[in-house]
Amino acid sequence: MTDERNPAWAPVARPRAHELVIQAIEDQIMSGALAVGDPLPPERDLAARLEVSRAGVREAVRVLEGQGVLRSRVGSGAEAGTFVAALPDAALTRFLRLHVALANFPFADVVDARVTLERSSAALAARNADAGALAAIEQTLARGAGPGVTPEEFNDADTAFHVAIAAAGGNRLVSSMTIAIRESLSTRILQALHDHDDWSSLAVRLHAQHVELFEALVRRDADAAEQLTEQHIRFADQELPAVR
Amino acid sequence: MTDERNPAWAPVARPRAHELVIQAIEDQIMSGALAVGDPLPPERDLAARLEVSRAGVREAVRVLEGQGVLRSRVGSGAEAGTFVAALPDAALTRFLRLHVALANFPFADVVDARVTLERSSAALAARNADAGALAAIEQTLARGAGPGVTPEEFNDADTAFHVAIAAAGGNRLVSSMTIAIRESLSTRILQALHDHDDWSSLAVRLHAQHVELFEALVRRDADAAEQLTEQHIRFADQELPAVR
DNA sequence: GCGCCCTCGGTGGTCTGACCTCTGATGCTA
DNA sequence: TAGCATCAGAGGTCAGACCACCGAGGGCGC
Repeated sequence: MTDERNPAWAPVARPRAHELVIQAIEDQIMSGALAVGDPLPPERDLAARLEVSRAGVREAVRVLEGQGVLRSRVGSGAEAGTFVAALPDAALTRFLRLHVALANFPFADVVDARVTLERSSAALAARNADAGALAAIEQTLARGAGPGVTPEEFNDADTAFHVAIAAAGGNRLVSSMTIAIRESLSTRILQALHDHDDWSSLAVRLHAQHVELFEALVRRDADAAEQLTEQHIRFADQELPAVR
Repeated sequence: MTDERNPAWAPVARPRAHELVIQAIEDQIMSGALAVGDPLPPERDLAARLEVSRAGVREAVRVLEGQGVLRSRVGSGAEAGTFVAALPDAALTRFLRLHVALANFPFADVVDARVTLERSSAALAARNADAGALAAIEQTLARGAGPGVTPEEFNDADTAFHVAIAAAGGNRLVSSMTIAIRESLSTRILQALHDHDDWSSLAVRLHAQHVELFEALVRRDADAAEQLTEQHIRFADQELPAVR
């Protein structure tokens, strides 16, 4: 029973100081004692209370700041200090961009995930978009058209178009993930556009698909919007193999 | 022209030391100079090269470690040091759990996102699951059945069931997101099970739905699997309002 | 010659204490 | 009363020390 290969005696992980601090902060959030907008104690106080060094506290704050959970401001008074912030979009985008770059997610998986999420976003947008959201989508359409458009402008407008649809759907989690995936691909798509033989005629075709999709949203035709979204993404994927 | 309200003169963000270090490491990853498994220079070297203090380097490493991009090991020799790791699942799960807890994502959005992703996972699993994956799913089924099952056991088995389906689909990104969302809800679901009037009969019904879904997967019936998944999730959501 | 053990060096982990910059609040002064 | 100088407290940064850990390599005994 005391066989040294007994998995019950596997080495126990020694928690590091900053992990204890993270856990302490997480516990406060999970229990509801800390909500968005609430301030944390000053780093020096927190270090003294948790009996770790200030460096340990700072490392923990940095980790949670990187996840978009906290936000620090220098200075004095009510405006200064560290607060619970909950700004997930930028953090989620960076997260996905890094892991896509590390090829940790195969490229086909990313495209399929994008199709899944953007189909859902498109259907939600067709059902829920109000006039303002539709106008915002239409504005991005104009930016990507015209004869003199550069790849940079087109790519920015394309990103903005898909992001606007995701936002119009009204589901914050789906739109955050949609935006994060689209933006994680942005620089690669731009590069692929530059490398494309005849990118300006490709831009015309992609823009036409955008217009078609937008019209489906205006008609409130969720099924068509889903199908057009999938066709559009798969078409672009096929035309820009250099993205991989 | 030098109007002080001119937005061109908005304050420029002064980058902090650890952000420069993060950027430097990210650049290496984006350019392909650093790939999974590669070691970073020792903290002291990196600090000297980037002309920041070791504390700044450590904060940057901690942030990327928290995102699952790096991994540090103490000691000496080839095994020790900081490496590019790419372990996104645990980091993504923590990320979502925190942001769901902060109510940054409305609960209905989380349920809808879960439906979207798990429908996709179920369809993929129906098409792609091999014998081993199906056997793994079936194993989790057995754990959640029986008369003497506790809420904890049922919840663990339920999580494992959904996670196994997501894994069986073969799309790593979709399955990571599916798993992260399901696990971010796990503790709340467990609490709701405890609070339910007649949880054991509810468990029987949920288990029956699991069996039905599993049979659809075995039949390779993707459409049925999608529909059963959505029905199952929405049923559970309705029966466990305390989750909110 | 072989194998064990032990020291050594380099790694991340932690802490201390100092100093900086920033900025709201305070209170003095004109 | 308006304006300005000072202050205090917050995060930002740094230098330096010491610790725990663990592979590598050398030395010793067999």
